[in-house]
Amino acid sequence: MMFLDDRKKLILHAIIDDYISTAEPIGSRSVSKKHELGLSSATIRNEMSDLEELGYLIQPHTSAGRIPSDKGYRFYVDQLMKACELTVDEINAMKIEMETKINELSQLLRQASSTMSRFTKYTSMAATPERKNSELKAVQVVPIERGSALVVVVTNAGIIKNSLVKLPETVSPEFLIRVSNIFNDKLSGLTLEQINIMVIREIEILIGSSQEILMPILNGVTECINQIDTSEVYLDGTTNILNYPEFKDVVKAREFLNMIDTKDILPLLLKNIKNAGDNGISIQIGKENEIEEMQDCSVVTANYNLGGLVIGTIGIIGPTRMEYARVLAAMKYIRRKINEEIDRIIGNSFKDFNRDSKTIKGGLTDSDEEKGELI
Amino acid sequence: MMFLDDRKKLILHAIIDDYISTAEPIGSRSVSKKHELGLSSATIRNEMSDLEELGYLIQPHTSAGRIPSDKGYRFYVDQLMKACELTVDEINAMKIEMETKINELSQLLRQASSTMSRFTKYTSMAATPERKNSELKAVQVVPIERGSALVVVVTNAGIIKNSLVKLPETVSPEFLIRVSNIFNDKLSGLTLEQINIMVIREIEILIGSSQEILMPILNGVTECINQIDTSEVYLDGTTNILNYPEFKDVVKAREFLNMIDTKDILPLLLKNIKNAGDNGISIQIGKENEIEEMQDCSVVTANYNLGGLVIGTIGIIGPTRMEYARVLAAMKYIRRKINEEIDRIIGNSFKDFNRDSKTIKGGLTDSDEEKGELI
DNA sequence: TATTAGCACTCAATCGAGTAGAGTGCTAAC
DNA sequence: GTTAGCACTCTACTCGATTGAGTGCTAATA
Repeated sequence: MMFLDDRKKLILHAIIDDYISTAEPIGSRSVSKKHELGLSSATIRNEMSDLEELGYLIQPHTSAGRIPSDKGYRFYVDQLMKACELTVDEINAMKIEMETKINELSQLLRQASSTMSRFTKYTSMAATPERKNSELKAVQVVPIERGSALVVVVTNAGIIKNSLVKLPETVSPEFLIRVSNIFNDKLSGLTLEQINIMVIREIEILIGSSQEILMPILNGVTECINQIDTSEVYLDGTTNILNYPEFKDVVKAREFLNMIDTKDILPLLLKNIKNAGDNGISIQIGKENEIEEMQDCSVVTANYNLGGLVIGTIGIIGPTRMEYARVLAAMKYIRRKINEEIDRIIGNSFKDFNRDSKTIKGGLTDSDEEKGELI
Repeated sequence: MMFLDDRKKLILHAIIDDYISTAEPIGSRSVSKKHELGLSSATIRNEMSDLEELGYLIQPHTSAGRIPSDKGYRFYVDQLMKACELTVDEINAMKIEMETKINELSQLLRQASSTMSRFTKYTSMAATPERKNSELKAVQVVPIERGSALVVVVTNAGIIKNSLVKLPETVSPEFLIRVSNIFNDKLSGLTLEQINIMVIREIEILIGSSQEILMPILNGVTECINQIDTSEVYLDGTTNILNYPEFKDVVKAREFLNMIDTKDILPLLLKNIKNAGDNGISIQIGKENEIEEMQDCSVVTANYNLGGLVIGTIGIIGPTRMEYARVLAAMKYIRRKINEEIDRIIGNSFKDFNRDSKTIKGGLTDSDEEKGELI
């Protein structure tokens, strides 16, 4: 018997809902009482016994109620749960948070992460993906004072980095501007790998072979790119998990926090995300996650892209007993908001700065788009 | 009897040392056993009773040993504890961490904070002070692409910020360079307050009254300065406290972490620091701290200045039962290292980039300086 | 007079038996 | 197929007894 009949679904649904809100094993009696199914506890008991046999429920010990298994949650997420509607107040709160002045991609991700964690009360993370193929959009050398200059690099993904370099004191600001233009001309449009000895030689000739100017600046550029390509990870709401009974034991809490704190694991996690659904959001429940330390948790992530390129990921981590519907609703909203903001910041494909940009965005594969009315 | 005789000091010292390492109330018998004082437990009992009456010790309940009071720790820190010598390995580890390429003040503070927390196993924080009097050292407007430019601001304290602004598409890069120079000339040397309507009018006239160029750039400058003046706070090792028995209760741990997480409290804390000692380091023990939520903790902080201006603070927070000697030793080293790096980064008072710069720094008031041999 | 040995007393922490209660599985009746 | 009833299981909680570390006091000692 592969499929569950309607009654089993109903009962499973009830149990998971209850367990998500109470964190206590659910017994047959409480199901028959709280949800008007017109069934006695004994009947439900039989059904629950079946559900356990089928792997959707687990009994912590013989004389306890039952709790959902990973498989149970998966079924719940895929088939049972009904979409959570955010209230107007909730949406407004998020909207305001998300629209505080943001003018760089990393700020945007950080803000999104923060909003998510505050809203869901779980731990959130955000990361710019580690990619060695950032393309330079602009390179500028800005004189600061005699003997030092600032190298500023902007990529096609809207990330801005700078690096202070020392130069010989003899270099004049005017000369620096010429140098800056040469660098900008020669490097913009290239990726880091494409900056090879040929390009450098070319610049060297144009500048006039003054090594002690060329090298510091080139180092500055390289450092900026390294900063960009080294995936930045933001965390927020790490301590939220202390509010959940699954972490009431300090040892468990410490394990979780330590794991989260070794930030190495997060890019890995975000990279590990399987095929996001058609709405760009992916859910991993318990052992579905390959990372062992995370197998007591669930992870919901969303990717953001610009022109087919994934330029960021945001995710939330919580106990497997997670309010999936709510998290999903929030994630969808935030994802949409982020896309909007990315357009605004980077403004690559100059859509007009209007509310109803969706009429223009026709080509997008975003399945949510049809829903319309974006607040 | 205001002063403690030598024997009382000895006993108090022993008790605090033991308590710092065990976190268990210390009994008379264990003192007489572990430390060869040639005294019976009964004698020690009498002395401990005296020390309690004098306020240096506290008895959690009648049939327990005693633990140090805030006053006890204070006496310990001021008079009893002997300076902790860091091992060569320890110093090397910190040295390597601190010398990873750093080229901006905020990076430096973050790195220092991280090193401190990893070394001491307590929670560390670092902050750039909130000051409305940052002085602009350079302002530059850098063209990025048609329709957008980057405003870069550098302050006298070596902080660099940038802000992306939108400009009319009609503005040419060449014109922007002219504009940039005008801004730089007119604004550098000023503090934010000094940028008044007069200065703006002056710039406006020089540019040629094109409002739609002036305003975005001015907004960009303002935003950069706001970013600078809004004290940035870095935290590190927050979860370290979970390793200490005083936080074995999740509720306590949560309280602490939540308090720490509302970052508003940290600048307040760092501002609250009383007169730092002659070595620039301050210790606040328990209730000595005015902030109520912190009165179960001790806080050790150090300030860094550049030319008399405090440009940063770094601190560590831990239980009152803190390894003061060790923390102090580490803090001294890091403080010295930071001063060194600040010189290197900002290079205002161009000391040569040499190891033995101390011979040049003669004028410094740093009382540690005499110790010499900086690794 | 300062120190120490001895002893009664205190109190948190630990242990264990007993109990309560939530929940199941099974059986028999409907 | 559903339900009522009942015996059984197992955790969590309670509560008294016990343990043991530590104190304070007193009397003996150097």
